[in-house]
Amino acid sequence: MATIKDVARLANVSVSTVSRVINQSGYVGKEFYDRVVWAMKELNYQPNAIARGLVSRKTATIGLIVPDVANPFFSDVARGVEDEAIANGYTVILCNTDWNLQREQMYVNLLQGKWVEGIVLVGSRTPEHELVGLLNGLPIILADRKPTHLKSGVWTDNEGGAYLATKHLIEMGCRKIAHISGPEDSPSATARRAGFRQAIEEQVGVYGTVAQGDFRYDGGYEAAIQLLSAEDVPDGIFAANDVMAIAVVQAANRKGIRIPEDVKLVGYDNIPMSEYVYPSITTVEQRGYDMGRMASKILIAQLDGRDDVSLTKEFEPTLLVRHSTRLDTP
Amino acid sequence: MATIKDVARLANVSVSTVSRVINQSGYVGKEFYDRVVWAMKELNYQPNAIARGLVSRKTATIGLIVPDVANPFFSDVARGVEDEAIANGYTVILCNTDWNLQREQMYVNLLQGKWVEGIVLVGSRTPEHELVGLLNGLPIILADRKPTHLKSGVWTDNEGGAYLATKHLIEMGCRKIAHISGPEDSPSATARRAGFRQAIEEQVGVYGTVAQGDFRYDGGYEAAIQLLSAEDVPDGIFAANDVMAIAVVQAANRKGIRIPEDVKLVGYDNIPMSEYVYPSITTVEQRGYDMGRMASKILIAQLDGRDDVSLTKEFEPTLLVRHSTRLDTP
DNA sequence: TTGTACGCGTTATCAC
DNA sequence: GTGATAACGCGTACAA
Repeated sequence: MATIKDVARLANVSVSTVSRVINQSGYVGKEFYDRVVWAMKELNYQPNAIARGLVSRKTATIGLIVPDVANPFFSDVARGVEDEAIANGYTVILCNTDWNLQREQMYVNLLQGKWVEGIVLVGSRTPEHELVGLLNGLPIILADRKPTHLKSGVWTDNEGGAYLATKHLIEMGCRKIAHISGPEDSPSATARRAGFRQAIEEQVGVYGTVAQGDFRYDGGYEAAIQLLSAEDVPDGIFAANDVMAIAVVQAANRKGIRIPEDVKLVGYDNIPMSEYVYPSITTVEQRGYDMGRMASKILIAQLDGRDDVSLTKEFEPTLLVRHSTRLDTP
Repeated sequence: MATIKDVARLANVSVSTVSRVINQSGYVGKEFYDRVVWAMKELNYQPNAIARGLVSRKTATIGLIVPDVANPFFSDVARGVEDEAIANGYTVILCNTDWNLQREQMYVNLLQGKWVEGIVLVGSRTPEHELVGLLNGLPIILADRKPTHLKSGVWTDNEGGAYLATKHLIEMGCRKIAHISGPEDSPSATARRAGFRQAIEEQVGVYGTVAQGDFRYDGGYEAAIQLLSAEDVPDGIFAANDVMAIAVVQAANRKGIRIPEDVKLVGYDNIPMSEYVYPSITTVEQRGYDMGRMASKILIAQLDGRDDVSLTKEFEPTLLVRHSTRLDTP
């Protein structure tokens, strides 16, 4: 690859002149300017962002840490993050943790070494104070998790969303409701559990149980099979995300249990698939793309030293009623 | 952030000594070694990958260009690419082109400036010779597209897969078959069209038409509505990918047309959703994760100067027969 | 075994 | 207006 020196040599000027035309800084005569532009074209010159970063101490790069991009919710978030980033001249490094704490921390360190200017951390489970310790002051924004110490984050009201979902099951007549939860230590899973419990406790005559899931298809499937094999089969299930809700549908099919006739089902996230499965799944909408986009926007505003953007944004959850909780037209 | 100098100063040694312990190169006395390690801990030192890259001319970063990570097929590919990359100490920059040629080229240039060591280009539509022109010799591997000039690539036999799909429709009794295609200039779309045509032409008494789609839900939906609104409704539809096939299912629902009774349907990709929609969609399997993983592997082998890996890999397409083409148990 | 000096590609600060 | 030069943080010959 051609360097600034090559361009200077070919254009018969000094590197500083070339630098000036590249960055539109300082004055440069028309004649020289043209020569330089010509030489850059000729050599197919691309300024080296590495060297540039070394001196400016800016890399125009942010890190994106997600549990798993192959999960539709997170791929939506990722898309949002990248769209907003590139629109602002930033580039995104993608990292998958598989919900693994160690990998999360490993990536935080690795990204620091790469001099990313900030990190969008999605669905994290690491305690915040530990994060702060790792961070060395590197800007970070939590997505899909409400920050307690950290100053910036975007999230939906998970407790409220779960409350909505559970309440809906109760209204549809369910009395023995099971919640297939996310990982024990996941903040969003915890909030959804809390919302579930609150709705249950508010209502006399309704019983709730919590089954451990892990936000993944297999874990959800296993939990569902257990629930549906018990002697006391629930009449309503609230899965902590749509991926597990879809697993519930498959498990029900397998066990010959009908949804919504025998068991009603609510999911969480509103991934596209939730609408197209059979029966379509009642779910709590979480706008992944918008969350990602907003996270990116807030982070970049911080990096650029702008303070015209609020550091936090709570998204309102919305219940989308579909056929997994309705008896009419499937 | 602490630099190597800070560490050297604190440990009371020279920077080269620190460098040596970091890179395990050259000899360094036990005493000094311990002092350096201690100082690094103390300062929470992270070697600066930027500076390091500048001198070594290596960034341990690869670029990943996909049409859209939010598309389940590509998010699978992306996941595969990242998994293999990180396992080899590489990091991935994610770029979404939205199937836009200009953005594809813009990203190729941008990534070059960032000194990525290579690029995984997925589902590209740019003519290969143009790519070569942009590349300046930067290693690249095509995924989901068979290279003609470029030397490395992973792909599935799209023509064969489309042939399989169409043949299956014919065998199931379809005589008026429509193909909802991908973008005109997409190599994989073109190959699938060719496979479709071949199967049609081989069989007397079978008529085929091609409707223009764009690999996206909306485009597929529109094409499907048109097909299903014509006076001469086809009895079989082969959609060039599953996302559009799912759109066909929705369009059919909307028009009150039954699948598979009135129209049989085959998709392409085998994204998870294709199995869970109703009816489940017969599709041609394309192993996105494995393709991504393999692409990453081949690229990195090149970068590391290893030649123990073949530069190309063709994946065999497999037909998965499900309920969108079968009349028995839905 | 350790330290010095140079270079990687760029930008910024000076002289000219 | 333009050009030389010192940083930026690190690796690596080479000298000590």
